Amino acid sequence: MEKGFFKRVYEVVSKIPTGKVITYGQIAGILGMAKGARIVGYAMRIAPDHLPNHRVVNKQGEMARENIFGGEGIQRKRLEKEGVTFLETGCIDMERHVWVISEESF
DNA sequence: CGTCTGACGATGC
DNA sequence: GGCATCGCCAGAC
Repeated sequence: MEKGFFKRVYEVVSKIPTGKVITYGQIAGILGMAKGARIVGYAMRIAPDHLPNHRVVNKQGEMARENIFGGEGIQRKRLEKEGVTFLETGCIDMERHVWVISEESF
């Protein structure tokens, strides 16, 4: 699957530690495309199943359409299982769980 | 090579 | 806080 960009996106996603989340914009920034959040989103849309794509959320800490993962609340359920906490608003507690990349060796 | 498309983001109302 | 618009750029066709 030599999708160039997409492949790199998948690389980053696969490195997300359990209990952490990352935003599309962050991934884009890591890959050198600060404005490429949409590309990342598109990449996730066709992402292979084996990726922990449920750890990729938008900047508001909200998850993508819940039915994308095969059912309503599936993504949230999986995240909670990994120790991710949610706010009263139903959004992920980004301040606590946003993944800060230690090294940009991509 | 032209167009359309988006799991986004920032801005403005 | 919710909704509309614009910008953004790699793929698919």
